[in-house]
Amino acid sequence: MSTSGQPQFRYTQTPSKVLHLRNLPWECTEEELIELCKPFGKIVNTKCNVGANRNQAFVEFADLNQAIQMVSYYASSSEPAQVRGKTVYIQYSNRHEIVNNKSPGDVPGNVLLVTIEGVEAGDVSIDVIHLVFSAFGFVHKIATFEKAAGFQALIQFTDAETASSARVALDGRSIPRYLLPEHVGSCHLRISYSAHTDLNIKFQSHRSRDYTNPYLPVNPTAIEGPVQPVVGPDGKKKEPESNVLLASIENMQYAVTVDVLHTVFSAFGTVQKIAIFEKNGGTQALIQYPDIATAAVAKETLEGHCIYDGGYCKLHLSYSRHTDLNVKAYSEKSRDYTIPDASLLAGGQVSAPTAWQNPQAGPMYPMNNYAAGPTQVPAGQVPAWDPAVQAGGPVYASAPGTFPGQTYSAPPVPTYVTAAMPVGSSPLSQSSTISPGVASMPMTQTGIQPNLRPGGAPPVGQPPYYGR
DNA sequence: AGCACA
Repeated sequence: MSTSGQPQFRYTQTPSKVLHLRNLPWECTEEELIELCKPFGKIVNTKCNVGANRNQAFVEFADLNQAIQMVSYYASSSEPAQVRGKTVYIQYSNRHEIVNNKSPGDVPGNVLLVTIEGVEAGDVSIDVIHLVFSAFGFVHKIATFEKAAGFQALIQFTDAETASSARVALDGRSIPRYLLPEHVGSCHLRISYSAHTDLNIKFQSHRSRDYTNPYLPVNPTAIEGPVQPVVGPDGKKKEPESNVLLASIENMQYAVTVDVLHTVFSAFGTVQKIAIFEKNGGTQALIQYPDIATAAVAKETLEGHCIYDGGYCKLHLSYSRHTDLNVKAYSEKSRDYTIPDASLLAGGQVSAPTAWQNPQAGPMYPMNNYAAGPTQVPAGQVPAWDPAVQAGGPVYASAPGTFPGQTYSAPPVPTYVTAAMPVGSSPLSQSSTISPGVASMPMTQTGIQPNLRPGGAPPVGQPPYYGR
């Protein structure tokens, strides 16, 4: 029902020091907004790129009279308010202050987040980006990456002022055609501020540059430039080999933790880093080895095999484009085993040591996810084919407080695997289930009560019900 | 061209 007899445009009736602007170009920046409004008074807050079309904005003056001045001026002016040639319509807002201004990308900083629309990563070289943005000041660092939003670049300037000048000048503009491959159509730049202040560039490569450090090593796998598909002898495209494997985990009925993956992939050599993440509704993991050879063996051996019996947690492996993962040293979803343990233990930030360091340690996993086993190592946490765990004895042979392969020069294969698996034998060749060194583990027979068990300890070899 | 955010 009609709530009042007011006309439809009642918003225009009540002056407010907040003005509502519409029909703005979607590229309109805060700076342009301020340019338009500041002749009328002091602006204390703005909010731009509002609405589904990002073509509305709010401006808050310090004083109500200043807002009235602006509205009155344009009400009687023969020249309408304009931004980038578009007529801007100005009214009093129905609110009297701007709240929650500034999405993170609007908070000025010295690092810009640039989204290059309508292109693929290979279309715009980092040199072109550098060229374009260097026009505004010294570009310290550039990192490029592909996300759901498209091809993006982080560009680090000396200060927020320089970054801002680049943003004002380039946001919504296009990279000149002559700098782009012919097949590229439009390529608009969408620019916001990054929350970063100093990018962590590890290598000079086709994806990232540090112009402040010419001696930074060149990433050997990245030097070749934009992903050139390697063509195998059969003429088919082959993904370039890498020391980092990308594992997609299919049919993941059970928890696959960092520890589980570490155990599985350590059978082939030192695992340096692990990261687990969700992608396209599935679970994937990146596993980093020191070298390609180790990764290759792991990939060949594990491909298509299952972590757990019964076809659960089937692994599909490919080479990642990464060569060095940047992961949190110790988190639910990632682990960096190359961090010296001293920092881990001394730091006090880490809630618990890993299981193999101290099997007697208290609960270290979210116990709501796991049925506690008879030992302090939760059943299912370490895949049950690990004979040492089954035996209930000391689980790992690593020296206390050291990480395998890190502080001592033992063979790259963890002891428990070496002992169980004859060198040269392929651990998984006999079975579709990963069970190195145990030809036929007494695992649950396929198809028997895999997981839907209310209560009770899981059968040996069976991970606990996930999601209880 | 018509009022944000969470």
